[in-house]
Amino acid sequence: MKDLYTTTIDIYGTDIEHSLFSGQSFSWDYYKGKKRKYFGTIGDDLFIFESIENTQLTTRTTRKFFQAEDYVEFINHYLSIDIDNNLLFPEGFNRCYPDIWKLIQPYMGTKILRQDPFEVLITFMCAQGLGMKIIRRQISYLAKKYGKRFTVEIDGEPFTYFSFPAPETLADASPESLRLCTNNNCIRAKNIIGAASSVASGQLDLESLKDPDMPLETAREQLCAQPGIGYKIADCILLFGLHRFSAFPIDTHVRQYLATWFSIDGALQSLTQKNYLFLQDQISRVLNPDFAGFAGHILFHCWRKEVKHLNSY
DNA sequence: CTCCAGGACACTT
DNA sequence: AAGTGTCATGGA
Repeated sequence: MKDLYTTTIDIYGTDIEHSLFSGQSFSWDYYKGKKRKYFGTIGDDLFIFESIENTQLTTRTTRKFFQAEDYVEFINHYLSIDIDNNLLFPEGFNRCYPDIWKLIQPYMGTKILRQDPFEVLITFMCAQGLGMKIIRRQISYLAKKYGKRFTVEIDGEPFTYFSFPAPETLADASPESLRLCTNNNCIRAKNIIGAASSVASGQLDLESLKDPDMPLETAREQLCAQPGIGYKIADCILLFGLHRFSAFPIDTHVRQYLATWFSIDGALQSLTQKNYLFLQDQISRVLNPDFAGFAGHILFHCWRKEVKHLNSY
């Protein structure tokens, strides 16, 4: 049994009490309300976010940090604490859209996680045309079947978790076997194997796509070269896995708020590639282009919860 | 039995 | 190049 490294991190300056973490869609409010802890894997390590008192986040992890400062730096980066949420929306947004501004206030502390690129790549390939519940189930199955199994002791009780599978592992999987994890969809299974093979072979170098000097469009084209990845999924990978906070994914929900909140003409028309790029251009005139995707995610969660009354978890 | 769920793609104009 | 129909699958 491994021991858990426990520490408390100062997260002063971040409204983390009202945070919604996405990709893995974590809401501290949700867990706090049910008196549950947030369990998340990062690589082979388990992280537990236990409590928040004032500005102190108490976490436990299986990862061994040689110095406490390293731990703080790691968590801060993962939670994108360095991003000042007050700068996400452009100056004057509150005056142009007072109603929206008021509605999104409880969501202004939302942080986008800097997650592992490969994990995000596969996760969003599973998201095509399915509901959140099934999406999350797929990821859970993938980890259980192809990830590494770990058991640690938490408060005297054994706790088992699975890491997200490595590219090589998924690349070697058979479609017939993998489809059991992809909602029985064989095409999706093949696409995932193909993407994993590209990453494993080095043909698709995810790390290189993080480079801010590489134009966003160039990075997107490289992702879209993979069968099963279109503009929307590529933008999600860029935003959540490659830390490109300017990437603005447009799905059915985003289209709805683009039309309703921002009166963008064409948002309700069919989402062709041309229209997709048009809508991105339109919203970039409203939001801060450098953080369009980050801000968009706040709008996204607010729309789903406050307007559509959907549960994201 | 329909319709939907955080799209992608092949196939016509 | 741009628009339109098809695909795939479990769950509500």
